[in-house]
Amino acid sequence: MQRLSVLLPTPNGCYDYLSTEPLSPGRLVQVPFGRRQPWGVVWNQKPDLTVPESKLKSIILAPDFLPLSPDNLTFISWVARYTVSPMGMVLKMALIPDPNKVSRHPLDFASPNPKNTNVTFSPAQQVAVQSLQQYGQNGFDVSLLDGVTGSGKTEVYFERIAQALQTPGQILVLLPEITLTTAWLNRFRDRFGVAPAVWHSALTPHQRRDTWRAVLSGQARVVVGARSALFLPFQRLNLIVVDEEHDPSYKQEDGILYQARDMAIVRAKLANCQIILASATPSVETYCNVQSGRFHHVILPERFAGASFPDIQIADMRHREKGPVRFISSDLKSALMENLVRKEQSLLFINRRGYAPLVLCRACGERIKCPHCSAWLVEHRRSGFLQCHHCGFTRPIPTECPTCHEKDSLISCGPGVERIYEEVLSLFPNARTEMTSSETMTNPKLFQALSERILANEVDILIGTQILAKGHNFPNLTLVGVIDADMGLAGGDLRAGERTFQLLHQVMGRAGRQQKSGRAILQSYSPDNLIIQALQKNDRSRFLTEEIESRKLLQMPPFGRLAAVIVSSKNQEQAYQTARQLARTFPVLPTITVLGPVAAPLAVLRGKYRFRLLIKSDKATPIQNILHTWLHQQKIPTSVDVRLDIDPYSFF
DNA sequence: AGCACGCCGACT
DNA sequence: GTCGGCGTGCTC
Repeated sequence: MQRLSVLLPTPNGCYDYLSTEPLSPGRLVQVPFGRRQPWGVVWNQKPDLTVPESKLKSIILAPDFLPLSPDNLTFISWVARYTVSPMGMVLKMALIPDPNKVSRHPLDFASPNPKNTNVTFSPAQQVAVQSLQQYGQNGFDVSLLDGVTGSGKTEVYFERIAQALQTPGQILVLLPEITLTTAWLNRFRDRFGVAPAVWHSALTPHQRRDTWRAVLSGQARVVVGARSALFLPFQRLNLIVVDEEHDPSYKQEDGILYQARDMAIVRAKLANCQIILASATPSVETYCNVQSGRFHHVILPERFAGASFPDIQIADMRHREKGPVRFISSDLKSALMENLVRKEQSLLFINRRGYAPLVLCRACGERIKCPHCSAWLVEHRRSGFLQCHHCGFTRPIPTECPTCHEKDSLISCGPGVERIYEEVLSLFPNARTEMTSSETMTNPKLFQALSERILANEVDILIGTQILAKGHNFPNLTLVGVIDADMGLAGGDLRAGERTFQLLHQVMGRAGRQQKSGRAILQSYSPDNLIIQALQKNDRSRFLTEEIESRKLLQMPPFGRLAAVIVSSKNQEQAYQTARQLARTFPVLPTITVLGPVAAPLAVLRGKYRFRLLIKSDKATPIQNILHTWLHQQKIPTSVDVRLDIDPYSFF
């Protein structure tokens, strides 16, 4: 009998167990734990001899799976240390329920065929492929594959995947969840003959288990997944690709808070393999790493077949015409009209679901709020409900003011997709108009069907939210109108400008993927804003230079470091007092500034009161160690939840 | 994290 | 009288 340390998916981490046979670190085991029997992993640390032998129980089961490879274990502890969260909670992301349950109809994971192609590359692509191949020879290496939409980035990294397939090892492609579509998978299948293994939140338990095991056994050669695929038990990683590396959805915002792009780089380093970050609008962080020479820069300068970025015009919304409320300016209206006459397609982009973001009472001034959050309820006229976009609360649209009970006194403020749709219908009753949002596009088939109708020229005007920013190339789409270009700039958080630039650049690119000349109109209330100006001039480097300068000046990431402390409780006083205590006890150090506590911008969320501290430090300070030591000295009431967000993206 | 136990408030 | 809220403590 011997003692083993086993990491369990609990906050406390490792527990000791007895085993009749020696089990190497990484072995999956099922153990008795209280009245449950969780799965855990034999850990690479010494057993804790202070625990008396009499307390120890025996391992129930150690099935004959391959053990998790050492770099998986290192990765788990690395992420735990970086995010200042318990190792067991990180392990939880790497495990699945019932790993040894037998599947009735096991899934097939055929190996992709690297030679299933007759693709020809442009000279620029050729150069890119060669550079990436060269950089990939020496183990760990990071490259930014930088090219506008339509420059053929995907073909280039597909080629690199094909090369990597010729040597042993696995390949991971990370995509933002929204990009992981049938269209992308079809492209992969066309290139490699079979579908890749996929990993995302919508898998069934059966698919999840089979895929997880195929990754562990090494049978799945190429895995395409959303950010959580990073924690799959790869035996030996050979290449990682992070597509749309700038996408803010790589930041996980609940549970363990981590930046999947950054963690992917760490995983590549531990696996000693190449990683390719692809983007048309690289993040400030990545661009800085390129400038400093830490990352290689592989550029695809051209669009295919002479396609060009659209001409961009700003519609100044500060001088709005008199008359009834309109959200479509006369400039945009006439552009839409011209496009209808030319029988070309137009896209109107508004990044807001529903009909109106706010409903207020004309009689008493009441603004209808969510009972659980400090947020307005959004009017969804099609479904007949008011909805909270933060917690999901809904109520039917009232006919009278809920506060003063005045009849017919409620008015809708501001635009959402539904309202723009309504306005387009009234402006162009004969146009064939379609509206899309995450609510109408509930499954990939609907999106596919819409794409086909657009390609068949059965749609004249398309109105939609972010869901339209990515995806298919529509050759007859020649006009993009952005209803509210300033929307994302409000709030003034660190990455507001960056996000707006990336999103709008991508949306406007929808109008430039064809030989016909495209056109985009940005409706803005702040046409002099730097971001709006950079967008209009299609001047990415100006935007990046200015953004990097200002971050450097303010010592913001990546030149300084940020950590947020979020304190929440159903009891407002308790939350506030805890936050005060935390701020008071934070060690005073010359390189660290503690800001707050302040009520979070969304002060109440799901019925919990929230306060925030912001910890700002220079680059060299080992902030995680300090945070860890400090937090573990605190006595926190159990009714209060304290969480750390290292490198926060959201300031809510 | 789960899951028990245990102690007080308002309802079939 | 019990049902059920959440505070406290424990799991090798």
